[in-house]
Amino acid sequence: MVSIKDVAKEAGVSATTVSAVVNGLDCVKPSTRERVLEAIDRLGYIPNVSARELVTRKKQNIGLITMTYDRYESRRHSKDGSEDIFYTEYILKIAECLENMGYGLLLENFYYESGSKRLPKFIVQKRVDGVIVVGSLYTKEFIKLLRKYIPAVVALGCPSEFSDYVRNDYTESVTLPIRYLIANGHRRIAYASGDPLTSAYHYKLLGYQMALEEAGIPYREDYVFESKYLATEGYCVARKIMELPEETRPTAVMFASDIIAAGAYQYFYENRIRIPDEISVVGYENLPISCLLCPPLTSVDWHKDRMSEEACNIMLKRLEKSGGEQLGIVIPCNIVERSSVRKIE
Amino acid sequence: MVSIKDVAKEAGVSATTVSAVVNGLDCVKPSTRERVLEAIDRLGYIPNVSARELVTRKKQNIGLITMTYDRYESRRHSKDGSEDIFYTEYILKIAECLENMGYGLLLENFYYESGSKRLPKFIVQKRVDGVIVVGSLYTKEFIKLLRKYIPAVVALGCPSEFSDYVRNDYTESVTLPIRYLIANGHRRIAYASGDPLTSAYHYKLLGYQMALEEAGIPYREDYVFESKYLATEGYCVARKIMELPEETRPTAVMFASDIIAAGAYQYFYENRIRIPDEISVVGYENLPISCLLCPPLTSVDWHKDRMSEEACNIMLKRLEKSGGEQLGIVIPCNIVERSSVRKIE
DNA sequence: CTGAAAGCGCTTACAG
DNA sequence: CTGAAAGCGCTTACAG
Repeated sequence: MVSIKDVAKEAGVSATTVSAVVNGLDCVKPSTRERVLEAIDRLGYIPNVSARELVTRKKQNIGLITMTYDRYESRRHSKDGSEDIFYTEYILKIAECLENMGYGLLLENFYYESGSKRLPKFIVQKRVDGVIVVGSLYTKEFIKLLRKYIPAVVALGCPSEFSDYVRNDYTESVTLPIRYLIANGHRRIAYASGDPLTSAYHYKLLGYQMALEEAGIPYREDYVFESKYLATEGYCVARKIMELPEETRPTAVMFASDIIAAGAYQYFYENRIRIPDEISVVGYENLPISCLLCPPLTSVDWHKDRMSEEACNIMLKRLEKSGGEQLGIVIPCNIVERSSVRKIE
Repeated sequence: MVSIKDVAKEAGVSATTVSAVVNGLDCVKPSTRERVLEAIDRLGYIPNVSARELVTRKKQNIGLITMTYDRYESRRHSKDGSEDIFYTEYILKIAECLENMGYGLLLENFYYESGSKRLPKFIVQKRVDGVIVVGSLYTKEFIKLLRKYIPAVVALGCPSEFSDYVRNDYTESVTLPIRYLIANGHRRIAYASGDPLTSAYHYKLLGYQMALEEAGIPYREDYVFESKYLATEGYCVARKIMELPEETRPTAVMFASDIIAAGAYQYFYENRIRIPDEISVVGYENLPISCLLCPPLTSVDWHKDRMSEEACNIMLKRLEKSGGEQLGIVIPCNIVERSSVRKIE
């Protein structure tokens, strides 16, 4: 193992000087800098990160916390395709951005029990300089708890009073597709609302209501269906909708996630109900599956790629300057039109 | 920041003793151990990992390398749902296992250029004790290169001469579903082979050929379709198959990945060709999407969960004992029957 | 522009 | 069973 001292000796300078050139300080005379660089190259010197971390107290690592519904049930959910699919779009992009910024990514799946003081291991052990929390399952108290231990936390995908955040406008993200359906002539529009335990639930429901109100369409409770973020629940919602009497049956449904919509597709398929001829459907999140469904599903795109990037940017800013005002950014959504909505004349 | 010295003082012992109890050495008298534990608790002492790493040279972190086709095109592919979906099933499971074993997970997406000496950053910087390489895009030379820098590498999902590995039997994984189709009365069976650049390609093709041979069905080259692991390519394969004259047209197709099959579903849907009535299809990998397709896709399950676990187990063993013989395990595949295959009487 | 020295917080022989 | 001491490989005032 070649150390800074070996390089110093080889270059005929002190460790202090080697350290200065390694860290790019500009107080080094070009000629000696050159000598040091050559010595580094000759010896194949690579700084020991642990030693550096020990003195600087920076880790050059960011933690990513993916939250899960339930510590033991997480796998069950993923079998249904929901969590895995949901997180993966963030994970790889964040890894990529962080790497470009010179940071590593530590991953931890975490189950938060309300009131518990338990924390992700990499935080307790101070292995990370900051942490990104992704998803919408976390609570205010959890974020608060986190911030007691680590100042740099950014919430990704959800509003967060107590930390920096990157999110979209949940309300608008539902108003948009409902308006779109209305513009396509639909007036009886059902809404599969997602999981009420999720912090986005109310914002999204509000978006549904607002869009209807704008258009002078009365809100009907029997058009709103609660459902977890599972395909199987979408299947049930579809059945309930089709069981409504034909004259009041919705002509379109908006699902609070593509994964729920996928379950509805199953029901429609089994019962030979053609989309969009007999019923129009709009999804949400623009998951990778949305373009694989038949017919391809029109969906609301969150721009998770961009959200991931912005989360990394904000993290970087926060790392440079802790304290100061809350940083946050709202990424606008938009509709990706595919083939699941019919225009009613 | 409370250090080991503070604890030592508080407990009236030396740092050596504190270190011993923290590390669970059994050379400490129970009564002093008790005193130390109390002091730790009172002070809220948490060992500094950097300091420990500096002296032990262990990081308690494992690196996960996800390989990508092309450094700049990775995102393009993921838009088609392939890479993201493929890796995510491993990632979260590995994170979970590693955590239970007391290790953290560092993630890096990596593009290997043949002949290049570039390595993932966390390896160069020695931030990890070992590394798991996932996917089937890596090459022998890459693994060899890796092992020069780090002894503990396990290849996950692919045969690997130069490292420990966890994989399935590629050949059998295709023989199995082809036999299944034959048992269901099919004799004209097409095969969408996946990407020839992939190291699994030949093994899988062999499996196809073997199953046919067993059944005395002649191998026909025009029933084999090369395709990248992309939905769009599956779409084309489906078209080509349906363009064959009806009397020699395959009654079933096996796709080398569910993602390719999903593209074929699109074509069949658009052309109102019912699965499995007019054509039977079998997928591969049992991706989360397979049960969301209409009709649900019969697929070959790799047991990625179990593979992930075994990869972590092997890593642990290797960390305990470097050198010695190669460790490897082959996980058997099985078919998950859903509704995409018709029985021909 | 450069270097000697102290110190970050641990672990590890070694002596007792 | 316990402790004093050295050392892991850096960075950081500070002095010159």
